[in-house]
Amino acid sequence: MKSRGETPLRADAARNRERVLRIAREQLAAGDDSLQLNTIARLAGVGVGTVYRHFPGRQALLEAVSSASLEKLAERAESAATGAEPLAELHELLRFALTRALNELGFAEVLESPSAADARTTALKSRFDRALGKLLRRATQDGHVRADLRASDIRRLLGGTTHALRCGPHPPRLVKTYLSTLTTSLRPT
Amino acid sequence: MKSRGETPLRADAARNRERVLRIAREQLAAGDDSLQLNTIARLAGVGVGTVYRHFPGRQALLEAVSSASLEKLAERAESAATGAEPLAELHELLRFALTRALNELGFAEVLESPSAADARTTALKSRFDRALGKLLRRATQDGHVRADLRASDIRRLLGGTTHALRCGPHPPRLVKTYLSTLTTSLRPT
Amino acid sequence: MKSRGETPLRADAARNRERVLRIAREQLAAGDDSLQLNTIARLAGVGVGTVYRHFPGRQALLEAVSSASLEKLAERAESAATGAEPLAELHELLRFALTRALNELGFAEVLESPSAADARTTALKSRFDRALGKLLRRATQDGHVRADLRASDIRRLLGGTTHALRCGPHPPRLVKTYLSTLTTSLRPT
Amino acid sequence: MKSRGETPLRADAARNRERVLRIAREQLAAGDDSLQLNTIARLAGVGVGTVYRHFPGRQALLEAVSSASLEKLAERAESAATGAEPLAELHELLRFALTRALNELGFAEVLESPSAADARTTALKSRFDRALGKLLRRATQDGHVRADLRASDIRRLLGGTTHALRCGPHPPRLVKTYLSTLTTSLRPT
DNA sequence: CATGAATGAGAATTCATTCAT
DNA sequence: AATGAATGAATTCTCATTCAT
Repeated sequence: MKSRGETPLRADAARNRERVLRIAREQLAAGDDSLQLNTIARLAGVGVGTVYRHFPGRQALLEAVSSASLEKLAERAESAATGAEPLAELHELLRFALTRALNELGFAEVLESPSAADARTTALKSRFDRALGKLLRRATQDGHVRADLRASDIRRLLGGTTHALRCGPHPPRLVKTYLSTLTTSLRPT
Repeated sequence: MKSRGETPLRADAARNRERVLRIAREQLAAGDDSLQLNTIARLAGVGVGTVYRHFPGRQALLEAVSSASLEKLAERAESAATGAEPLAELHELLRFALTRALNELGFAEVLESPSAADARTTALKSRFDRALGKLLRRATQDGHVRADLRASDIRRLLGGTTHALRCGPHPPRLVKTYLSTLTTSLRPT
Repeated sequence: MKSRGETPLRADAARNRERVLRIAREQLAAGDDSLQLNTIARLAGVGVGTVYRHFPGRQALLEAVSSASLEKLAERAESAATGAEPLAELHELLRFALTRALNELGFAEVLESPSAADARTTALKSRFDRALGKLLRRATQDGHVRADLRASDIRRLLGGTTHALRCGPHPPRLVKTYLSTLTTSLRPT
Repeated sequence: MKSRGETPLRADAARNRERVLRIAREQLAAGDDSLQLNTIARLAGVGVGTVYRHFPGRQALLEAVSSASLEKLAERAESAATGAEPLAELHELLRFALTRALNELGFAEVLESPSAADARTTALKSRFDRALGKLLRRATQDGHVRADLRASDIRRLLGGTTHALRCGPHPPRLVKTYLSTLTTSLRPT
């Protein structure tokens, strides 16, 4: 039994894993965030057991589906953290995150959750939080952002805005408006 | 068939209705927002059918439970709409609504929803929206609030803030902070 | 809601209950003691939910199926307890119990179990134990039975004998032999 | 294909076999007699396939785990068969067997079963049966034991006693008592 | 020989809603 | 009006066994 961080999957296992992920993404794209493992297994043409082997539950699958976006977001945050204009960077980061959260059902859930099923998710969120925290501090020192908000608060407030948009019609104009309220909401009082 | 505006209930029917509502409130207070009609019927000591007669589904029951708070909120909004200082009135109204939404599971759901199962709920929300709309206009004219927000947006943003608070720990300090971001978020850009 | 010990069932409910019990008995008679509620529901032509309403689990169903025999056994024990010849009564009681346990799959399980799912089962076992205890004391005083055995031990030893017979072929002759060893086993040393 | 009586195992195969057996024993010692081959494989750090290669099923594994005890028991029986006092030897043999059966989950199952998955088990049981049969005959001739019991019956009755003890609490005193009933049960009527 | 991914039937249980009583 | 029995699809998860690598 070889021990290493990332176990390389056997070719067929990797193929199945991808199939499941693809179907899961399709389900989410179709507006169904229940992610029933049985249904997904059937649609993916694999046994239920296979799905359970790769993803021990809905949450794990959700995190796997969102991991690419989460990583992308973390990268964005890291690059933003060192940008010349903290406030502008922060706004752009929020815009990016909100867009993703709106277009990828389930992403907000992962982002706002205080816990995670998979250690990799926790790690990615930490990366994001660290970078965002740095960005926040810089923006705060510039007097642009209130000082009592932590990275986790931003994640939660993002989730809140996503929720507000999702619970009714959300034409582009409204998305823009709510995003604007979100950025405004961070100003010092 | 008698003609009536508000259906007068037979004494025993009214008693049953109240029992069901009381139990539903208890369940919500206990942190269970699933509002399973079977369970509620059992706890209330009535048949499921009786619950269904009074409330044709979870949503209807939820709205009935929240109606008192919703009415209270509408009244507050109406009184706020004519207050001397629109902005202060608005803030106080938001504080009140958020507090209720946090303490009464299900209230935010009713408040933010674009639809309703019961006509009375729709009516109450309209009352609220009309009053809040008036207040918003006044605050906007004072230059305190951005002009592109309608009453329904405020309800949705309130729901968003509630969601953000509920998805993690929310000690009083955080509630205060998030409320503050909510009020700030309405400022013109 | 009327309160009483034995709720009388609605006619159709009673019919369903009986159907389920009949099928359960058939399954047991066919040598299947798994008593899968799904299967039983299907065979009985009722919904699974109906089975669960009447019997909240395998154990409850098993006890319901065995209750008639258990009651009969308790009655026998009560009558035996006052018989003229304690030892003969005891032997006959054991013979009766063993016969039942062999012919009714599941009965031994209920009889030997230290716990019960249904209060009625507990009550019946208590009745049996009291009567058997009395009989044991009388037989002990006559010097026919060792003094360190309680009624629950007899139930367990009966279960043991049943087990020994069931785990291999058990033609009538062997049943008789093992029953004989059981009665012999109670003698003082 | 090499011809062989006892298959000599390759060193690593032997090591794997031992690992699996060790884990299986641990599981049983921990009170889990389900012996799920997947679980055992994982705990042993080998693939399921490896477990299946060595032991084609739960029963085979169980027998392998119990084989040492079974052999020990056969030896005891053989030595007992030639002892000076058949009855005393028999009692001691029963005491030994019962103790093992109680302390080693699964041993009673192997002992009482009329069939076996592995030929070695069958052989060991035959050895035991032959020796015990001899002992029984001697004890019978002495008038201490009833004549209608065969070795297989003793195995079954032992299993019964084990079952009776296992289905409830079994403090040492009770073990002693039930063992006493077992030995008593063999007396001629 | 060893591996462990895959299988997929199957088991247990729940719950929203209907409708006969 | 009230009752609560019945429904049964739906959901979650397990595990013995096979077989491709």
